Amino acid sequence: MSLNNNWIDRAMEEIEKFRDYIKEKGLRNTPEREIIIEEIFSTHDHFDVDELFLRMRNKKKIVSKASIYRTIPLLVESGLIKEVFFEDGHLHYEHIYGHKHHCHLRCMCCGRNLEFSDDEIEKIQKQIGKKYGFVITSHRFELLGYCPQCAQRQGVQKAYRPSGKVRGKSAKSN
Amino acid sequence: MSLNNNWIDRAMEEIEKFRDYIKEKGLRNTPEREIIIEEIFSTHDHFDVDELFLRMRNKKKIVSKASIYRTIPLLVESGLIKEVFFEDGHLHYEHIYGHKHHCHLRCMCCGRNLEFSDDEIEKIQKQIGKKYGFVITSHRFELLGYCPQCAQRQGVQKAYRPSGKVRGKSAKSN
DNA sequence: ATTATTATTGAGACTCATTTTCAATGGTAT
DNA sequence: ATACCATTGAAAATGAGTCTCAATAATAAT
Ligand SMILES: [Mn+2]
Ligand SMILES: [Mn+2]
Ligand SMILES: [Zn+2]
Ligand SMILES: [Zn+2]
Repeated sequence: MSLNNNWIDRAMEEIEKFRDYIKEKGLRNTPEREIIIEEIFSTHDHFDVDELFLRMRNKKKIVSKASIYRTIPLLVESGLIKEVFFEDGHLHYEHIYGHKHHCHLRCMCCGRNLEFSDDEIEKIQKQIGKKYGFVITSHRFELLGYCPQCAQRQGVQKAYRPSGKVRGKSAKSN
Repeated sequence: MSLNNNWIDRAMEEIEKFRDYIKEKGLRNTPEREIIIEEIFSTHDHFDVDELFLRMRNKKKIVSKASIYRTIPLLVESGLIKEVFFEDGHLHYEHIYGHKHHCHLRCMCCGRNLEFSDDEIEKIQKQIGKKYGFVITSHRFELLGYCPQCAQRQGVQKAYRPSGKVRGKSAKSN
C-alpha cells in the first residue's frame, strides 16, 4: 500500500497495456522493453533518451540506447507516452496513459515546466476543425515566458538560439 | 504597382528594419544578408534552411549555408521571422513582420498547413499567466489532424516516427 | 584616401541526437 | 527439434546545426 507499491502497480498496468499492443501487432515482448517501461513509469517526470538511459544505468538496468530508441516509438503508438517539445534541440517525452490531457507553461530562463489543463482549448480545437473541415486528432499548446523567480532578475535577455540549442551543455557521459 | 513590385517593396521594408537592428547592435550589414532577406520575403511560404538555400541557388544567389544559419538568428532577434514547429525533425521559419499572430492547423498526412487566428487563445494566455505568476511572452498553438482530402482515404495510419522524421526523404543536394 | 580594426564569409571539420546495419541471440510455432 | 524471424548490442552512418580558420570586406580612425 506504500507509495512505492503504487508506482509498481502503475508500471504493471502500463506494461499490461503494452503487452496487448505488442501482441496485436505481431511483435514480441522482451525483458528489455519491460525494463524500459518500468523505468519510465517509475516517476512522473518528463524525460529524454539520455536521461532515461542514465537513470537506468544507475540502477544497473542496462539496456542499449538503440533499444531505447527502438522502444519509444512503440510506446507512442500504443498511447502510453507522447512527445513534449522543449527548447533544447532534442525530443522529450512524458507518459499520458492514465493522465488527463494537459498543456505546458515553461520558463525560458530556468526551464521550469508547469502543467495545466483548460477546457477552452478543447472547444477551440473543435470549432476550428469544423471551420476548416479538418479532422483534428490532437493539439499542442505551450505558453512560454518567465517564471516568478526568473521574471525578477530580468534583463538576462538571452540571444536567440535555434530551438534553444546550446552547444557544449550536454555533458552527459555515453 | 504589379504584384511583383509589391514583393519588392515588401522586402525593402524588411531590409530596412534589419539594417536598423544591425546598426544598433554594432554589427555590419552585408550583401549576403540582404540577399537572404530578399529571398525569404519574396514569398509568404514557411521555409527551412535547406529549402531557402536551394531556392537561392536556383536563382544564382549563392550564399553559403553557414551564412544562412548565421543570419537566421539575427532575423529572429530583430522580430522579422520566427520558428515554426513542423513534425519532420528540423526547424522551419516564417516571416512575421507585418503579419498578425496566427496559429497553425496541419495535416499529419499530406503536410498541408493552414493558418488561423483566434482571440480566445490570447485571453487564455493572459489568464494562465496570472494564475501561475508567469510573465508569458509567447505561445505555440498547433492543431494536428487530417485535412478534408486525407481524412477520406484514411486507414493510412502511419507508424509513429520521432518528430515525424523519415530517413531518406530529404533528397536535397548539398 | 590610407590604414587599422574587427565583423563576416565560405569551406570544411565537428558535434550530437537519432537511425541503420549486421551478426548473434532468442521467442514462437509447427 | 527445426525453421522462422523479431530483437538485441555495438558500431557505423546520417544529417541538421555549429564551430574553426584563413581570407575578405565594412566601418572607424587617421
Ligand atoms: Mn506534461
Ligand atoms: Mn504561419
Ligand atoms: Zn525560471
Ligand atoms: Zn492532408
